Amino acid sequence: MKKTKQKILAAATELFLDKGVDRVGVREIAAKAEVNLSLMNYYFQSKENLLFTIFDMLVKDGALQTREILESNAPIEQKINDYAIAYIDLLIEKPVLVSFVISVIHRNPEKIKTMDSAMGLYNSEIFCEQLKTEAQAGRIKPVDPEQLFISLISLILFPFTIRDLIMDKNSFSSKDYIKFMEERKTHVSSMIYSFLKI
Amino acid sequence: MKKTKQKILAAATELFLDKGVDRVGVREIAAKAEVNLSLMNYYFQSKENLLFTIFDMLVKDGALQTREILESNAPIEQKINDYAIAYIDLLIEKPVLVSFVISVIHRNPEKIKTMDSAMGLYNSEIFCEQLKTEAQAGRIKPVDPEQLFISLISLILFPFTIRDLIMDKNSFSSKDYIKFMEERKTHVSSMIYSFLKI
DNA sequence: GTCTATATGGCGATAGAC
DNA sequence: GTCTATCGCCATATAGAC
Repeated sequence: MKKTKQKILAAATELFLDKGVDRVGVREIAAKAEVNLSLMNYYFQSKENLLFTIFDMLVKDGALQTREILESNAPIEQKINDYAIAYIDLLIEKPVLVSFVISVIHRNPEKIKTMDSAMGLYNSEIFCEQLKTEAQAGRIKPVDPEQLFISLISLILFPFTIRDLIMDKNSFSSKDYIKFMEERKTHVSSMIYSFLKI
Repeated sequence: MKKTKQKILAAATELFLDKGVDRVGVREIAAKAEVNLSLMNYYFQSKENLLFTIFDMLVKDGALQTREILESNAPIEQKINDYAIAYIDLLIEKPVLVSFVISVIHRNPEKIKTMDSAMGLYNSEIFCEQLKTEAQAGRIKPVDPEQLFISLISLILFPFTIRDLIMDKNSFSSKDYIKFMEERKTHVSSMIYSFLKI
């Protein structure tokens, strides 16, 4: 059945995100998927290959949703605002996604160039062009576009990597944390925008 | 000899940072340290214990250097500037430190509260107090201090977690990357300060 | 403190019957 | 496509001689 493949993917995704790739065994994946161990290899050949399949799925999914915002032809202020909102909303659903992506990249640095899903995450060209154009037209302050793009994603993504730390330090419940990230949407876009304003 | 313990620590630290804790075996550590495998357990009882020893060392070291800047009584503008410079300089030396800390925290979320070295990293109280005082005195814009602190460390730390991505995307050599991070010092502090300025 | 030898179990992957 | 059985290897940790 086709269901088997899906069951393996679903189980492995949850375990990889939760415990980290190297702390999950193939037997554990098969058990959670309620599938015979051999079927894992029948469908995915190896654990490594299963990992990259899942990595691609997760990353393409997320990248698509945010990328088109940055590539639209909305005014820059609007764009930054929309981007922060969409990205933070996406990650409130799956906060561990950021740590997962970072860990896989750090785990296989030599494969990054060939993983176009990973490169698709870092999609600055059009946005950087727009920053230059707007600066030349005198509508925003001239800044290093690459630095600004990195700052934008840093402000959005990093707080998710230290979720546990933030919650413990401030005695946040899950709801408190979500509220904090909701408030972050305007914090991020107004910080970026106050920097660009003339 | 006391040297043995140090050799194990040095070898394990390098391997943990480079390959990730779960992709390094104890035999590999012993081999790199040129030490008999059993001595690892003689000195550190278990791999887990060795990990936490190293984590504590690395984190206390880094936290100390930056913490006192945030807790000095310099004016806020100066403080932010000094903090960005010191923190980025520290991490240019060991860029993988950030990913390492994130991965260990994510690996053992339940132990965070007891690891005061980890909590020492997140040291916002005095800085946040100062932000409130300055805002009341009308010298800076009133902002959510906790959000601002998170933004400050996000701008500094996140770029190190995606070092490989930044280098590949922009075809940076190691020197280019360092230059980029050097330029980042002023980028970060001027972004934060433009946000706080009245 | 340092060594050799080994216990004990988990890992990823595959062969081959059905 | 799905199963059982198993290979071969590596992991962490320890016992006990010196």
